[in-house]
Amino acid sequence: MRPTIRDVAKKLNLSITTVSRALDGYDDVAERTRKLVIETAHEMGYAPNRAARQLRRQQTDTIGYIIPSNSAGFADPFFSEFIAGLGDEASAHNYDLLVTTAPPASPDEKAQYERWVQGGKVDGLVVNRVQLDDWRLHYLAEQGIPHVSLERSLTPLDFVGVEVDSYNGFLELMAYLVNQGHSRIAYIGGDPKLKIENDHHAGYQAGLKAAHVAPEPALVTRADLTPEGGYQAAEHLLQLANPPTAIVCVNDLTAIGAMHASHQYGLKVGRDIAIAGFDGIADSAHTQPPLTTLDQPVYTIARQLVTMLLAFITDEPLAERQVKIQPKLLIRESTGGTMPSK
Amino acid sequence: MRPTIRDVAKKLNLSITTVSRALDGYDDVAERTRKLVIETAHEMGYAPNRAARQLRRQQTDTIGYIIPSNSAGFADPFFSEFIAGLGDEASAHNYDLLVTTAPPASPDEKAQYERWVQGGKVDGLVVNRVQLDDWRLHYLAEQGIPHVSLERSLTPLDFVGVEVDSYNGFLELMAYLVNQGHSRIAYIGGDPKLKIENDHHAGYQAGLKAAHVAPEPALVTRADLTPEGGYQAAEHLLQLANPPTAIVCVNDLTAIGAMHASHQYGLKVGRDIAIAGFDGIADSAHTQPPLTTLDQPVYTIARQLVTMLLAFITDEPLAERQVKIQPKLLIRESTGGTMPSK
DNA sequence: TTGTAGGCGTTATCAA
DNA sequence: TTGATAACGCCTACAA
Repeated sequence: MRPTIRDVAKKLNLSITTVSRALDGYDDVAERTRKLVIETAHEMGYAPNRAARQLRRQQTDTIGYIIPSNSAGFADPFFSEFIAGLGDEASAHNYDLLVTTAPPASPDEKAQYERWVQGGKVDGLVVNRVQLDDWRLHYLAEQGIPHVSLERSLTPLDFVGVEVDSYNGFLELMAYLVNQGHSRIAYIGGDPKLKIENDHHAGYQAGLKAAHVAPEPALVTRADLTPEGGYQAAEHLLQLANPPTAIVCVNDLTAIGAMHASHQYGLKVGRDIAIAGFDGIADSAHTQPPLTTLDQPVYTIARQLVTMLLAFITDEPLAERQVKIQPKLLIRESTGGTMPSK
Repeated sequence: MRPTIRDVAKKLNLSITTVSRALDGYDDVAERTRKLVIETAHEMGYAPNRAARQLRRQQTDTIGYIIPSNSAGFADPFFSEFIAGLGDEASAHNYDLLVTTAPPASPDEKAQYERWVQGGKVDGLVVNRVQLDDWRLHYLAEQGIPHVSLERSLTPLDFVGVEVDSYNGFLELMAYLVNQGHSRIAYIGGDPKLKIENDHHAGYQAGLKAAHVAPEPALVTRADLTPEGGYQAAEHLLQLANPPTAIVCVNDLTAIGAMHASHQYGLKVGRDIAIAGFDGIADSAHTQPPLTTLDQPVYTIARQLVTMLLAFITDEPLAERQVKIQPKLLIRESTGGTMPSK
């Protein structure tokens, strides 16, 4: 059995109060006593029981994140980087990170959120892959539980979090492609309910408009944010009577699949066809050819989100309730880019 | 304020005992009463306070996993798949998954483990990226806290978990390469303290031996399991006076970097040089050319681990304390493979 | 500077 | 079938 504060107190012939205060760094404890307490506690391998502390203080020192996983074997490097960022920043503040997975907008997802929120398992939550009208944001606001999100929903809730300006990112990407001489530019998007899909798509459309290119519905298609999805969508595009000369993709994984399909069709990516993605995952620098992409600093964003969430939780003033980040266009060879690929 | 069990009891003019038992499904509660209780509780949005329950029951219904992250912006798809598996299986059993990150064998890692273990924050832990002599396994065994691991350490502790037979996997891979006519086969490994590095390296060596090829120290090099590391290590190999005709890599990310380097050196992967990896990450099917790899079912392994851990925690009999899994050799074009790439 | 005691919300024992 | 009550381990007013 692990020692309790009572055991430590007994051993030192002190009251549990003194032990508790000594360990928590209160200043009304004799320095000599404190030293002794800390040393003994460590010796005995004592650490305060988290459940008891939580119950007493009515807070968990834990934040939660539910991964929106659509499939079983899903594996997007975006998430490992995101989680690493959340975990690092949380533990820097002595907070823990609770994680689970649930398919977006499923009953299971709802049950998970309720379990944590109503059971008081977490002090706050991080949300991403926001949908245009996202029940989670409504629910969390309604429950009055602190939360931050990456991307906002359309509904005018009080939004606290980080936004990536992917609209302007895509605009920039499109301008670059047009400048490279492309006019038949296709788009492989994701689930139309997703906020990012909307932003990316809108940026794509705006890019066409800015270049006075008439949008062509046949060049707009959808996939599921995976390489497989990208592969199939690209296959479809390449089979068109009048195929595109460039494809922009909603994310890097999709682009990787699209590159693969292009190779299968005998096209040399970067010469016969231009392909670009979004995310800036580590792999994108090492694909063949290296992938032009809009890089977003996922790790930094995750840390930023936690910082904001913790300020929220502890009621500290928040410098900015909404942070907007510009993605960075990394031009590489997949669009015939002339800049160094590294 | 969230309602407590007391609020529910008061509303129904019942004792908290009855409410508690009704909700927990005890059979000594009148059916009519139970219905009423469940309904009312749901209506009021009541859910048992987790901290209180944990304190009382002396268990947390939570398992922990500390990601061995070596660098800040690390992002290995292995981990998102692994975490998804852990999370899915855990939540299928109504358990939660606590996650954080810490650099392997760092003081910080130690602090994290202690915080959870001694603070009673988790009922058990999942460990991976095991080192040959891993302090974590010693510590957890010593503390008597349930844990399972992917890969075992050399020290003869009572091991419960999953092992991937990567030794034989590499043996098979080597035989295949030799059969393809290769004799100058290089190896890009990882940290020599890692168990997987040892297994993979041993399999490589054994493969050479089986083919009666004298090992050449210059063809063995190390990296850090990232594409960047693989890139540099491969560069080094390709600059040798007598470069290899094939490179086997400790994992897929390394192989992706090695492919990139080969391209940069004007080599066509799959024709001028063969490259193979290990892991079977989703991307590997979509690299250019698609990557030959030893596929391990990460998601399934993760679920399996949780199943074992929970049996351990609840003291249920464990069918097998040690599960051995064979990786599957996926032959693709990066080794000039003749099998279909999909 | 230190000690006493109450209660956080549950579950579990025992009695009714 | 239901109810009163005692912990679980900790923190914190308040008293000494």
